[in-house]
Amino acid sequence: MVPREFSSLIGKDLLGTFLFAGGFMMDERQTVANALSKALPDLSTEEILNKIERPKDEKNGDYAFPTFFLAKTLHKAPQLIAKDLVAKVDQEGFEKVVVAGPYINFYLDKQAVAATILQTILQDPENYGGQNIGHLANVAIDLSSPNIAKPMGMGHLRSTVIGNAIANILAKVGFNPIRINHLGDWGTQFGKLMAAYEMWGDEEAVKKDPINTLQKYYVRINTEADEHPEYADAGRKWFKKLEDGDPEARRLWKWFRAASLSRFMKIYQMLDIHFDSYNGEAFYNDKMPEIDQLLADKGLLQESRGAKIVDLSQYNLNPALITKSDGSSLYMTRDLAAALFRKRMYGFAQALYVVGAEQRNHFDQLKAVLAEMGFTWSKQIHYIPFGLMSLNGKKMSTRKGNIVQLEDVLNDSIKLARQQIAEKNPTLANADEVAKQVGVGAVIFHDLKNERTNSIDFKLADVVKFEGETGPYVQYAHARAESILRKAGQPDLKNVAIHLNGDEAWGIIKRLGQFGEVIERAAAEYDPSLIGKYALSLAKDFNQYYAHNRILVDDEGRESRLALVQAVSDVLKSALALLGVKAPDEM
RNA sequence: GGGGGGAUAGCUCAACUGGAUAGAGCAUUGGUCUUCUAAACCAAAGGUUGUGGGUUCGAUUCCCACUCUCCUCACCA
Repeated sequence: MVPREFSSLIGKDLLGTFLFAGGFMMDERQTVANALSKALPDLSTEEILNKIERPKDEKNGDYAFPTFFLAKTLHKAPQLIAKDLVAKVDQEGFEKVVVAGPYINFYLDKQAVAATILQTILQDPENYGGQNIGHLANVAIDLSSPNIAKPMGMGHLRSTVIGNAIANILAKVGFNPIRINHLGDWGTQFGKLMAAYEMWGDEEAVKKDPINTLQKYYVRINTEADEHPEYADAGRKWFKKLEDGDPEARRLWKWFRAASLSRFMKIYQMLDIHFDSYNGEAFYNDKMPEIDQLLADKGLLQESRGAKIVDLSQYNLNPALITKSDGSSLYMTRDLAAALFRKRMYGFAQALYVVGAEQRNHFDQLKAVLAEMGFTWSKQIHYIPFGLMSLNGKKMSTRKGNIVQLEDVLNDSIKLARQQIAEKNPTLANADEVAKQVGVGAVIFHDLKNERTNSIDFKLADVVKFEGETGPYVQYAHARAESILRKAGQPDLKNVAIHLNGDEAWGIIKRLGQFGEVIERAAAEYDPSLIGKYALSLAKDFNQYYAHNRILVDDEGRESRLALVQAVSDVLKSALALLGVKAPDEM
């Protein structure tokens, strides 16, 4: 069966591949459905499955079946239906099945479920929660995409870490992600920068500190352009020269690009994020004439106010501007060329664009134009917007200098992590490396824990917080687990018989069992925050268990508890890895 | 004005896609380290889910209207 929500969220092309392929809790849900279907012969298993829910409150069991919807057809009160029904339900394999008002509550066999889940994790921790529904199909992901000659701000962090996490998640369910850094190394803004350099440029200063110096020029020409309209013209002229292959323009372009990129690489190194392609906008410069030709052949191009446009009124969209009145290209033109190139190059099953929500209109247009061109694969393109990052309630803007540099935030966070280690764990061996993992992890996690489309007002104190619902909280739970395993001598737990008594561990067991479902949903909805929330919940479950149970005591439950600890450690590490966050063994 | 998001505890956010008493973190108040890392745990307090209608056995969730707010509406990306 394909859950309803998935069908609306993924392209129809993939619908067939997104099937539930297992995971223990899904099997348990199926078991519940089977038990019910004997008592409800008139309903299909699928109908029953859709009604089964997980109670919020643990005291109501592990699964529940509400009977309200049967009241009409059976002409009976729900409470009565539940009472009659439970007598007919096959209770084999459950701890108990009981009536609670209009609900039938199912309690799983804790011993058996715990043994299955823990053993599965310990046998193959790397692959736990993963599956192969992607069949290694390529997924092109457009992410990060900073602009050359501008510092990378917190806004770009979002695209970078969200895109990277989605890539990781898709890989986990069997797709082959291709990370493409579509550098902003082209366009009129670039012409403006060259015009500014021509007027005020100091070669030595640029060489010394390329990004900040170039940014100064860029800000200056933009602020002064109001009084000097000729600056904007100069910028357009320089861009035209660049597009026409003027040697000086090319020289400047190469120089600015290389200098900026080397600076960006420093940040990507800190984040430990790697790309399969750095083909930016410039790369598509020689691929645009084909787009122009294809559009002309289809009779889609129209003249309007001296520019060439594609009319999209039948899509209820504004016209897409393809060529400016001075003959130079636009963002749209390049994105069309890029889409076609990526389809040919990678034969993608999906192409994702992790770009801010303010560009929704652009991507609607892009898909519409591709559809008009007759490319049926335009349906495989998924725009993945994320909420705006503002500063003091206002939109961040390089031109207005209203920006927070990512590098500064990362460094602040690492510094703070280093201080905390000095206080709390002064004998830690590789303190600098761990500080980096914790500091960077906090920043990444902060950006990923909430729903993608929420807008965020930047507050440093929130980003570098290490307590409560944060990356370091999850890392800490993992480090505690590892610490116990270290003290126990890293025992081999692959084949231990599991005997966990008491209900203390049951919450953890259930959570561990849900990992696969959560990954699957995160993949279908392109939503890393589901993984973040899951990691927090599991870390919290474990911290509670840790506070109330001694693990390293010599009794018959010791090995089982250690197996539990090992499984928690493995899954926490795995969940963090999906988000691009490191899990140090000590901190 | 057109199009698209959003509004839930003082703050930042959840809520299994229509179910049982709307939950966490931060902040506040109090408690827990001679025992596996206190970046932790336990407890108290905190709510007319923006407003008004509607559908339903049942609505934070779906529909309509309104208020407020953010983004966006051709030669930027």
